[in-house]
Amino acid sequence: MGTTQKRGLFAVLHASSVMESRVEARLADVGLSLAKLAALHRLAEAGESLPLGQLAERLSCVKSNVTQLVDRLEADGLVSRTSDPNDRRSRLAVLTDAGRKAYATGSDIQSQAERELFGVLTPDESDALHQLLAKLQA
Amino acid sequence: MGTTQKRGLFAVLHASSVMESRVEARLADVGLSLAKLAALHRLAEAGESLPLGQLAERLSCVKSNVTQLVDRLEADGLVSRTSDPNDRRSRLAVLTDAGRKAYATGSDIQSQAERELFGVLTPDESDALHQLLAKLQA
DNA sequence: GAAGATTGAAAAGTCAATCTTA
DNA sequence: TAAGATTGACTTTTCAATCTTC
Repeated sequence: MGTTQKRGLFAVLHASSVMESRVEARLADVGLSLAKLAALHRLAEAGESLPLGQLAERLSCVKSNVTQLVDRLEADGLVSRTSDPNDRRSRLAVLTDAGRKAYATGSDIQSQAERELFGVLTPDESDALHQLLAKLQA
Repeated sequence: MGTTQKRGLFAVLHASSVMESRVEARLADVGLSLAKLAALHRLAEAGESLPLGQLAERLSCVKSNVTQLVDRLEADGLVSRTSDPNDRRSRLAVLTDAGRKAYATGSDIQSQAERELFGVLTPDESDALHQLLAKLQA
């Protein structure tokens, strides 16, 4: 009985935070975070560039969040901002070469971490978990 | 198939964030957050006061975090800082009357939200969920 | 005026460095 | 020197207000 026994809401919140921390720690080794990796993922998926508003929508977050996230990615040299020829109000976030490389690396790290984390579950257990989580958000 | 289907890590992270947002929204109606409520909970549990370092340990977070959290709670009038008679290096966070009231209110809101969230699961499903989450953190 | 982006302020968290007391 | 707390810098997120362009 050495481990902390959590119930209800905190069981979910705590488990989630533990798993997130593990992945973040591995990503930090290459200067990435889940937030940065998600942005790189959306850009790669969209064919290397997106208007910031579109990026915000696909990341399910607010526009001001993306402004600052892209600031940090730009400082890291993984993304650059260019103007949209079609609409002068709009700014495009575009992947750099370093950004493409970082995305490949980060993506591998994430998959690897995910396999390690979920490897302890049988396929049936994994299915059951997803079913239960889906039910909780109904 | 209208809902976004998530797998692996993101299923857990997303479910957790959805549940957290729901509780945070209810707590915000009375000027609380989960972080603030957790601190009030630890203080009430400990008999109304704790050194900041102890509070940090019981909240599983870093001391500088508690310094700032107590700053905000103090600004809200829910906690006040007093000096520790035993050790002049130490500062005690102590619940105010308003703090005790806020804890009671917040605690009710949290229990209520938790019942709503987990009410969709049968006792067996709830047990299964906890078992699976425990396994993921092994 | 509405849409796109940015800025400023705040909450929540981390780390590294610092200051006071033991 | 160690321990307790704070401060400053940074990440991530949100909201409200602003600025430019449509």
